Amino acid sequence: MAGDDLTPSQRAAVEHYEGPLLVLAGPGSGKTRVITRRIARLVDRGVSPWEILAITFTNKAAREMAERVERLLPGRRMWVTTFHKFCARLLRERGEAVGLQPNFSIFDTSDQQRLLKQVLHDEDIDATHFPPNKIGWQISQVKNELITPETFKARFEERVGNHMEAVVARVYPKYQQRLIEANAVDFDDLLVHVALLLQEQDDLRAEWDQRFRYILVDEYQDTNRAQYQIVAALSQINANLCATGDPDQSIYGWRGAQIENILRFERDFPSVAVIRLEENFRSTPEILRTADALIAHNKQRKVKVLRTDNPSGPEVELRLFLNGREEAEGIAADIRRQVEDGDRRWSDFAVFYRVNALSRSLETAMARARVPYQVAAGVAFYERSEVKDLIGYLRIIDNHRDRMAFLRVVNTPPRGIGKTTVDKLMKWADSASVPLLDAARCADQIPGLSKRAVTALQQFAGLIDEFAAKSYGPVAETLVEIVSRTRYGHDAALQSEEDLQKKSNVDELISAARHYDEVGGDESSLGGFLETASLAQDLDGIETDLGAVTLMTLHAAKGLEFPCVYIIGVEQNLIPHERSLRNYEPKEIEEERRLLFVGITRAEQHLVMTHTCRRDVHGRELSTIPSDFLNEMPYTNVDCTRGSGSWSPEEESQEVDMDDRLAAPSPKFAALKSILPRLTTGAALEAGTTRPADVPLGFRVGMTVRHPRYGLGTVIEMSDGYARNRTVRVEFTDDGRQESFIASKCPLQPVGLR
DNA sequence: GGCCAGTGTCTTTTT
DNA sequence: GACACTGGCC
Repeated sequence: MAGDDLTPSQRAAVEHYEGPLLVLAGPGSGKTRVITRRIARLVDRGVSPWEILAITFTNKAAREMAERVERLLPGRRMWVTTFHKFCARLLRERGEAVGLQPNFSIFDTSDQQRLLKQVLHDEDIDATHFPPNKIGWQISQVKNELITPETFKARFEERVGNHMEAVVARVYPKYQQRLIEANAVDFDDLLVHVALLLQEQDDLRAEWDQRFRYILVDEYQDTNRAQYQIVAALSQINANLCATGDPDQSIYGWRGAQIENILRFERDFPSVAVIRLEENFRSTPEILRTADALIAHNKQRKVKVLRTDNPSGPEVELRLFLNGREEAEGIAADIRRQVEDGDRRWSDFAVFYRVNALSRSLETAMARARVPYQVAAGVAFYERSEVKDLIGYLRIIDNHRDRMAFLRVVNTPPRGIGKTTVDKLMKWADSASVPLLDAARCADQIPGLSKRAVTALQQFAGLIDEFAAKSYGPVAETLVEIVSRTRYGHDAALQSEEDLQKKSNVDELISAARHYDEVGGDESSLGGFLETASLAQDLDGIETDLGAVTLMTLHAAKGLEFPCVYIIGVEQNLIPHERSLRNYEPKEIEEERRLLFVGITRAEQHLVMTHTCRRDVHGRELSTIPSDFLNEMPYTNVDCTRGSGSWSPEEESQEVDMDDRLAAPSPKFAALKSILPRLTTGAALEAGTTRPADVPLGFRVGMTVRHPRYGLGTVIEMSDGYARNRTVRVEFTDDGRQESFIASKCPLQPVGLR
């Protein structure tokens, strides 16, 4: 089966049969290929596909790997999934041992924080002094170390810790108890419950160990303790664990990943075969030289050589711009020019940044330059409030005990169940140890509630019961039913722009459900859909051959590759991030260096890093300092601060309104910036529903504009004020109606002269 | 109970 | 700048 197109070390990895295997794979060394080929080879040798478990880090990687396996082994079903999904499956099967029903809910970060806030309140702990997000962070760290509430408490009592630990010791057990009462888990629990189950129940461990005889774990350097425990526990009887990874690409230390897992691997499985894949098939020698020089500055690493036979390409460049706006426009123009020259396609390009906040300027610039783009980030689809509301309904229907879902939808849309009522309800329900929905059902027994509140609560409970009774069909139907019985269906007439946007999100959710129903077939269920929704990742919607430029964080870029890569904001406090600089922690700086290394090594042919003289930080524009990392690698300097850059000069002269941009930022500048009409989203682009907008700098009275709903019109008035307050009044040609819009949020587009 | 406006707080990366 | 929360008002 193994062809002749493999290098000797690749071949060795593919041919490795039984026993533990560690593949240390440098960037672009054909790792995914090796994994898929090895799977095919195993099956070739008579291993049943269902005995193979392949675990990846992202849904996207899982999907791609499944596709590649499918190509090699048509029709064979095997487990290719992410850690979190895998654990969710196991818990649905066997979660009763930790007190979970199969229909448990998965709480996201905001559910987690709201729940923590309640616990803090119950415990009489001041939430301003101990903010829920910090507590949540602490609990997450502790969970990743597989420390249970009991252990933590015991440990804390042994040796008195600080205030924070004292609070965590009190809050963590209550929080955990609340989760179980709600038949729910948080993200960490998915891993922790499974790891502990395997630790405590040997028969179960043995059963699953036998079930998954061959386990392959990708991106092994990013596993945390819980994940390590899980794969190790499943590799006792059948120690056919194959881990692939690259310590130099470990970028998730901040969420508990331990590079040491690779060292521990060799200790725990002394018979391990170690194979290094060092030849790079992805990048030019120029790019590799830069990457190699950078990563060589890390002290804690296993030295690895990066070599390639690829032909030489253009020099790695570092471009300097005046500010973030010029940086973004320069890149947009640069990309547009290359595509227009016929050298490149849109999808050849990716732009990476350290923090999501930097995507805004890029989106603006891309839209203005009419460069099609897709973004992996920001307010992900499932984070939109209207989507979360509907998901909330589905959750409470599927799991009556889901406390956070109940609280989210009980008064959405408003049905006269306010804070006072909910507080009384919670108090009563908690003292009676009854789920909120059950309490609502018998609200008439709760003392102190007004007649109206009782009716409203009981009606709400009845509504949910009705939905639940009908929820066994396709998920999309359930959703449609919910939409039509709640606000989302009713105010279809005369809506604001925001409502229209919401409506389209609702429609998108319904089509996602429909898609799920179709693909899942008989196996689809409400719970399954919810799981998919809960474990969705920003990267999920990204298609690399979509015909669009891809924008994403450096973290999201892991595992991907693009012919041309831009990495923006290579500045001190950004890369390395200020938080890693605050306390002098070499470990953290090294992780930042690895992050940049990951970004650099995504590039196949051309790499451009950029930095600026001044940059908006938290709203204020400040002078910047070039990243320390820039002293550690070779590249060619390009100064783009005087129009000498790669974008056309006309681009600049068109921006009459911006002639003050060289001066200190003025209120006018801020205002113009903040009234930009809404940008095309990646999702919309992908769906083909919108074309990248020609986004103007601002509206002027007398300007002709087009509105997707009302057609052509003229701007007749603009309010004073900045930012959100600013509105535009438009008279529409069609019927003479006048409408006001929030300038920053409406889809008005200027017509005619640019 | 619901809505608005004003204020205060916090800003990394993700499942 | 964005968002959560509060307080005041209807």
